[in-house]
Amino acid sequence: MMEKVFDPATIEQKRYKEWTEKGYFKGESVSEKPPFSMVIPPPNVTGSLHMGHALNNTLQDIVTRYKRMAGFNALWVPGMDHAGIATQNVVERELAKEGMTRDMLGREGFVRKVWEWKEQSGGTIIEQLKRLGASCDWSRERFTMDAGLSRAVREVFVRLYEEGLIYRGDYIVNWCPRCETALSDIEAEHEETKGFLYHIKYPLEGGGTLTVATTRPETMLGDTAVAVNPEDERYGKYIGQYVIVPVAERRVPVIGDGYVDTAFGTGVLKVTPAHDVNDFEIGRRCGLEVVKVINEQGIMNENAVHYKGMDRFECRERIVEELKEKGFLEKLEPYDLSVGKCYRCKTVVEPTLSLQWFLKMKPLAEPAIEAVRTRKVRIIPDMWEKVYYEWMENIRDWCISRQIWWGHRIPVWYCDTCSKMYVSMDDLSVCEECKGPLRQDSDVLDTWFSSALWPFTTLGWPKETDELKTFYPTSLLITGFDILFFWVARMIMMGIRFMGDVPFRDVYIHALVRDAEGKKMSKSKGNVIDPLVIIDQYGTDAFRFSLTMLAAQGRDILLSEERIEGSRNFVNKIWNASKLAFSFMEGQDFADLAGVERSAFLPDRWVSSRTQKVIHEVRESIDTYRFNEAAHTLYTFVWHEFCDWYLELIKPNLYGKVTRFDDRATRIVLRRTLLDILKLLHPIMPFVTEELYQKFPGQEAESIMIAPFPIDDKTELDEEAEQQMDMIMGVVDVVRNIRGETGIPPHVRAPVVIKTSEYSSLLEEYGFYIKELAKIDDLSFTDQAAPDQAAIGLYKGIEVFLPMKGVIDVSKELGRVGKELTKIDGDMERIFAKLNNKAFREKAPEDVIEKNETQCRDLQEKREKLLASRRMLEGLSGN
RNA sequence: GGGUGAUUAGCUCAGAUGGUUAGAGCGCUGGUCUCACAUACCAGAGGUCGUUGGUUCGAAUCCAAUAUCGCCCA
Repeated sequence: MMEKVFDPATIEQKRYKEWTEKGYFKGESVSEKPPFSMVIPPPNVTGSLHMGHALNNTLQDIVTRYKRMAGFNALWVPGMDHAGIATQNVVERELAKEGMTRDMLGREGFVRKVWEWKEQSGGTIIEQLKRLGASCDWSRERFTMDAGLSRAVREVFVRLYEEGLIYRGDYIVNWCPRCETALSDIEAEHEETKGFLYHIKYPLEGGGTLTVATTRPETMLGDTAVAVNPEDERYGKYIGQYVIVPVAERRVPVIGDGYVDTAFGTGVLKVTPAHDVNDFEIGRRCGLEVVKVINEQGIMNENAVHYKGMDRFECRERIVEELKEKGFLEKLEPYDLSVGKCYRCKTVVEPTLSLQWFLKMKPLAEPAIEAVRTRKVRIIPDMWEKVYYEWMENIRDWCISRQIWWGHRIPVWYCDTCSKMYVSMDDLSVCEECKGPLRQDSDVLDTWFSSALWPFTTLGWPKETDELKTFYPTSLLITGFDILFFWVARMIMMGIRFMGDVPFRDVYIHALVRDAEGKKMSKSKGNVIDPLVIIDQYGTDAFRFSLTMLAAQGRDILLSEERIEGSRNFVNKIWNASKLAFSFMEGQDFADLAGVERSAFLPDRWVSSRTQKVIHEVRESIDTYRFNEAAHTLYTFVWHEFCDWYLELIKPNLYGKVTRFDDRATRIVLRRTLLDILKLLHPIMPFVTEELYQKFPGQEAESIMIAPFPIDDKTELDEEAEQQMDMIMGVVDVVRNIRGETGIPPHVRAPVVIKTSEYSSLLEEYGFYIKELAKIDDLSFTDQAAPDQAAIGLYKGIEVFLPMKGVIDVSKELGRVGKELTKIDGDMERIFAKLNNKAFREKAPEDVIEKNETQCRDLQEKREKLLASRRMLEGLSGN
């Protein structure tokens, strides 16, 4: 006996375990079936499942399950990212609890510690993905630090170096003083911050002053020039003169450079080549000296005169005080400035001159732009293509070295004896030239460097594997837009470079799950809703369904708990509808029913026809990544057509109250329809559908996961049945409306008289069902005038009368009719305006005109009948 | 500053290529414990589709401006 309420907790883990054990998630490296493949956006090894992951992986799982059922050799490759900085930070924090630092352990010891941590605490997210129902091929789980992937990373580095695309050099990079490493440009998140524009007077050597404007006065200690625009009439004459930088007391030249914006600040720019990227460029052009004043920890260094040892922000305040005291501060004005912050720890980054490894991007970006332009890669929704182009066309070289210990060590060795440098696939220890000892570069690669290779390294590259042959390029990538540049763009570049083909055909970019204020959910903001809590509370299926319903293209998702409750109710509805259906199928041997003729029962024909349309819509919606549409179509069909109408309509037959129709044919339709529904729903809500499928009398596959996804059968389309059902439902609705609005209690059965020329035989044939659904005790037909003293309802020319004697309050009915008339008057006014418009008649397409004319006639007819009814009612009420 | 998105019922949101009487869920109102489901059933109320122009026979839908909010990039 099935429970009254579906209980997800009792079945989810069990079903998932079965699926895994049966190997349903596995992709075949060689197969006759057409391939479908996807790689997971690898979550951080330190991560735990948040709403973004939940959405992202739900969508991926929907597609994977759908494709698998639709006959594809489906592969979804899972794995994790080693997340260099984030992981190192986590482990360092752990160490700190024991009063340890990584330096105390040394590099090797620390890295060992990280691996230990990974084995023990890392990857909880994998278990959480399983709770979500993700049908990843776990036998192919990868980690970016795996031996194979590490080897691939090295190969890529060496080849790019040999091709001249990787170089080492001194440039300004974003430096995080807390993580003590360089970051790439996109790892510095810019944020509007309130600050000041300080106007500082720099004395000219020959007398007078030049006033510069800056937001960062502490960097003046590293000024090695003052620049003006040569075109600037105010200052051009000073070029070639010298100023004395206050506090630093440094004599620096006034130079001319076209970069200087005459409209910004005072039009005079202080130049600090060591701590600003533009100043660095100016410095290069003009051969300026470079003086660093801030060290790796964000502390003022020995060049900072008496500020040495002071924090950079404190220094800013103190130096302003000193300038004020000494009369160098002309003024300060409030100013909104954009401050870069480390995307891992939110510390304000310091642009700093530093020796780093870079990857030249232009040559990689060009073919990647082309691939999108020629639609070798489709980005969906296409609005993201613009964002992609924008970034790719202005791409700058990528700083790929990080000064941390956890990651892929850069495969470069230096000889300190003869200063020869080796870039090698294999570990080296001795210099070929001088036999001196070699020292490996201490930096590691940006984590995203290995992520960029993910679509082919996970399939075995650089080995030529069957997996690569079968599954590369992958079919689809589903990800959030926040990593479009970090990851998607770079994968396209690397895929083309190393595989000679794009890494995926389609990229579906989904929205971010945000909190009520539209803010990104993050731990630091404390606005996260834990998906696991939701799963425990409402079940995975309800959670997944909610996310799917909300996953409209190009819109952020604000998740509310009420919504999830609604989905839980839907899951329960399916459970109970199945429970009823199963009771109707019990004891039937469907194999014996093979020869039964197609059902003549109208609701059977109708539901079959509707099912085909739903199948078609669902397939199309998933194919075009309109997940919310698929969910919505199913929700409406299952609840409001299958449950509300179909199941109610077949009850009389299957309970034996009506024997005119072959109930075996109805049972066949019921069975097939419910089977289709469960299969259509399975990609979105895998657990309840599997549970029901297993209980299904005479199921055809051993799991719904590997059952064939429904294909719409055009021969089942039956427009006539749909139209006739529409009449029956319309009549029932009309009666219910009169009952509801005039306050006839549900238990009171009322008599109804119907007047219709066209549909009398249909409505008579199905009179029993109409009576059941509308709670009518006596249904009769007339072709005469309207019965006296009756409430009237109209549906597409069918007149429905409900005699009022004793049951209906005249004033209530009068109110109801009045309301209808008001509505009709409004509608008619609009339609009249259209039809009386000459231009409309001349220019609108024929079918539109016809439609309006029919509508107009219908409304007019309806109006007359209602008016007659009103006159009758008014007579009754004695007015 | 450049780019981009959003603005539709009290709330959260749907509304491909312009032609409906603008939909759903939740909430609300009224009525039902009816033999699958009260996590349910039946009925109902509620919107000048941000504003202003324009294109068109016809605009929530296309164009332009504007306001507010958000995101990305500098």
